Amino acid sequence: MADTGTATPRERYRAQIRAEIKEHAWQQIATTGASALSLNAIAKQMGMSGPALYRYYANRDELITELIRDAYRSLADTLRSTAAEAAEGSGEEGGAGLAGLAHAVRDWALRDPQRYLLIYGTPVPGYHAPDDITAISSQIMTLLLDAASAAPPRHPESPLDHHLAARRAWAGDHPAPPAVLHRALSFWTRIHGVLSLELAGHFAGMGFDPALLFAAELDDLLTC
Amino acid sequence: MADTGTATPRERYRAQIRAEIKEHAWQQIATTGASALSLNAIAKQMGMSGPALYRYYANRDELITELIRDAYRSLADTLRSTAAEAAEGSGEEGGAGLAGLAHAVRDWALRDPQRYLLIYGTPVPGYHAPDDITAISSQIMTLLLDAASAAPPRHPESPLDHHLAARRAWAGDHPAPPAVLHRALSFWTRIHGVLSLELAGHFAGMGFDPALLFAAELDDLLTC
DNA sequence: TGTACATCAGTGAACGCGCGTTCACTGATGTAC
DNA sequence: TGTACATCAGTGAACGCGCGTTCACTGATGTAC
Repeated sequence: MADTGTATPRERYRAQIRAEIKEHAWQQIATTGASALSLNAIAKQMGMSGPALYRYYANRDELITELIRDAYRSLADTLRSTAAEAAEGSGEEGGAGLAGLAHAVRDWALRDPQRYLLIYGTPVPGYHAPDDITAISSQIMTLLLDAASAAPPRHPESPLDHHLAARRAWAGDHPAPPAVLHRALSFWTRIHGVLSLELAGHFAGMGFDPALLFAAELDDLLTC
Repeated sequence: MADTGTATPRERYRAQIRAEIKEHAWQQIATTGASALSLNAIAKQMGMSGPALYRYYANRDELITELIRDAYRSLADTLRSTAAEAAEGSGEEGGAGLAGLAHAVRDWALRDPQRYLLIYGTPVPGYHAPDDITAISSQIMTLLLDAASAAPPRHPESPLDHHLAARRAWAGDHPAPPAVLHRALSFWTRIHGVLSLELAGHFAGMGFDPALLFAAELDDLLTC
């Protein structure tokens, strides 16, 4: 991934420290939340002085932006490889693709809840993501649309379908039929609904198994 | 609501200032997010010195807790009166109750997005709500269960239904049939899915009308 | 292989800031006789 | 109605803290001849 081939030792060192900083940042986010992320605290944890980090990130905002970028990229990569595996596997039957993506999203999110919440949770008011990040997030949308295309339509076309089709810029002008645009969007909102409540701890203490609820939602989504 | 009948002038004054503090707190949350809430900033905005607020709230945490409590209470009140109106209206047909609640939730949330996100968005790691708050949130669950009870079952009973019925403590031991427990839970997650993405701004710039997507989700939820 | 110079990682001191919170106080408001 | 006392809202000074960020610096690492 990183082209260590042409990199000088210094460049490799820099890349390593940058990675180490991000690791500690994630660790800190996991315990105190993203809004409390502190450069000084990270430095202390790494046994360095605070100002040292400014060799690696221009400021706090740049670090947070890179964390968000990494999160989107990681999710996009995960979904891409899941989709690729499903395509290679025995002839794709409709819906298997979406089911695979759904479980991939959940697994990815449970591995590090704060990472999911950083990109899909409550946003910091005033923060505006740079363009390249919205580009990655639309790659994710495209993966959903591809998988949704493989599944047969279950409903007659609705007014919303045409509303969506008439403004498909958000779908990167994906050539899917109107019902598929709707399907992908609905998939996204439903997965996010169960998953975000689980990650935010709203099911904690309720006694049932969130995995079963997730599976039921997914099943309903695919067969209905 | 507040029993101003027996209250002394001083008590009424105190109640008024407490309310004013909360108003400014909400205003501040709306612009900078809940985690950046600052007592000093509120005091300054009210033309008082910082320490003055300690006459009204023991500390920052107590204020935040009260904001959360108020948010839950307000939502519970809104849903309760919506349910009451629906019951008074022409003989309740199944599903009308849930549809009414869904729109009531959305209207309530759009009126002040940060208020919804404060209770259902990304939680502050480490914060644990006091018992009386979880009691209000389970009142909300009961309202959903009542409305879900009126709608006829659409699906054969699933394994999840029984899983939920076997541990219905989270439902306040509501005597609803298993399928209804599942229905209410699914209603909650689906409404939250569309709504939270809308409130978090994830649909912004996509060009379609979130209200239509919400309506379509609701329709699918009720008729399917 | 050795020397001279440039690059760059990291330090420590310092800046101004705003935070939550405490404390001793003033002055106004209410209460008791 | 008037006086004496208690209650309580709000102030200003002060505390320690951690934050982001800058700056001039040391010392190690790499580069050029």
